[in-house]
Amino acid sequence: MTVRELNSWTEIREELHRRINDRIWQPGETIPGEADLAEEFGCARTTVSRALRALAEAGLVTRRRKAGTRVAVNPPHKATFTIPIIREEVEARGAAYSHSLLKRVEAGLPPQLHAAFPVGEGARLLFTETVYFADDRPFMFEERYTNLDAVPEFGTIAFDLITPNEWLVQNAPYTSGDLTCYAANAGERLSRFFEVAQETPLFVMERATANQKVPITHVRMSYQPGYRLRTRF
Amino acid sequence: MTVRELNSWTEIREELHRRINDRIWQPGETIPGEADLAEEFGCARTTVSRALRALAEAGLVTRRRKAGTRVAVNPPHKATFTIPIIREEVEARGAAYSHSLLKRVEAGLPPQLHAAFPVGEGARLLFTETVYFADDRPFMFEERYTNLDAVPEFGTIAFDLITPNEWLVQNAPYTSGDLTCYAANAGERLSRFFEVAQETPLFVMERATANQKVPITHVRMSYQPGYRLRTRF
DNA sequence: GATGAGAATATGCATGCACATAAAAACGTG
DNA sequence: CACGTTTTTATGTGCATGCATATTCTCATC
Repeated sequence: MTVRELNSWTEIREELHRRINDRIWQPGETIPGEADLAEEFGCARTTVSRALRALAEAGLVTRRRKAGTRVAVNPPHKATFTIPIIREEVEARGAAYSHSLLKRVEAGLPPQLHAAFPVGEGARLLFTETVYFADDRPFMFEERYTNLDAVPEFGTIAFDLITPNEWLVQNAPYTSGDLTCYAANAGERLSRFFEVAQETPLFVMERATANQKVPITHVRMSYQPGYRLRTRF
Repeated sequence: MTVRELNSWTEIREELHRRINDRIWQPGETIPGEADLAEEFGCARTTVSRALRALAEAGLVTRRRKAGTRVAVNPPHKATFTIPIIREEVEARGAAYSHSLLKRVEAGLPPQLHAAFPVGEGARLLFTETVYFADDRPFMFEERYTNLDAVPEFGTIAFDLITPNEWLVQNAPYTSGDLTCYAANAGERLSRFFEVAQETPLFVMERATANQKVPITHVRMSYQPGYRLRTRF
């Protein structure tokens, strides 16, 4: 067998990927060490390492010092969703995008959000309610609590041209967050917005962000009936 | 100012991350070149490169040859969900896991799935219906079409000890897939399973997998009322 | 002034080497 | 045999260097 020399790390990654996929190396099995593979492929150990690291990041193999590299027992059960940017999403559907601020008031945090959005007792919060339209039909309904102690300037913005979300994205960096998806009935309020029955199921996303443990904002986004969040992997 | 020498790529990554976060480098702005940063930090260019690559993978910066590295205009609107493994999820809640195969029949593909699961006209498909229990209460309801032309052996399995999902995970590698989440009402059938009203909103995930363009399986998973899919980032 | 060839340059990739680190394996001691 | 300690070893990381490649920039030419 002619061993074509594989010297680019992507080629090596592909070859290793193939071997895993074709069950040449069984799940759970330890694969040859970096040095062995480097010798086989006729390249430097660093290059093999690069390929293995990529596979490890993709979740196809697990690596441990001394123990070696082994094929992951179950393929990567991960999926990366691109959190949709409403404006882009609406325009991608060929619809005209617009938004409207319905409410803007300093308010306390509802008790049920304390766990997801741990602001202190005396925190100043701005509550905003925004509807996003696609061709004048409601597309998404957003209820947001924003920590004015963390982003004071947020309280001074008009939100007629820019949305609360866009302002925060551009002005309030965050280091960590939390995203939850679930299904809920439209209920009394949203059923009127979307002009559907109260029992209509809606796809809801809740997102909390924080900058170095300082809570920034918590938002609940209720999407129009029939909305689907989709990703390829 | 004492410039502490940062010589581990993680430290450099953190420092760069901080500068981006603190708006020392504005979004859209080009940051100093690798060589300059290497000199500043007193390390090799490779090490800076490693840190920058990590940031680029995280979506915080975008890099182009010659053009240089610049701070991403909008922070990474990505979230990685770990696709739950039912057994683990149930056991993590301290409940007893079990499952039951309800149905197993060769069947044609419903027309509405043709787009999501492009098997040819004469493909042999096995339809399976499985309920997963947490402490004897239904936790998830699974309807699955599996391409027997791609995984013939699948047709010979009993699925009393192992679930269709687990068997496929262990025996049918895939290279690409598609995941969709949405909300749906329980409807007539599922309302009886979950012992709730037909109008109860359920969280539903649909997943299609393929191995090198060969469709493997399509599955619809309807979760128990109140289920939430959650991720940190 | 427009245009295209070529130079300049920043990032990307590969290599060889040295050392750090974690974890398994071997060993020694009670 | 049970235990803690040392050795071994595979991966992890850092560095210096050279070349590859994609763009941008410059400049000569028309």
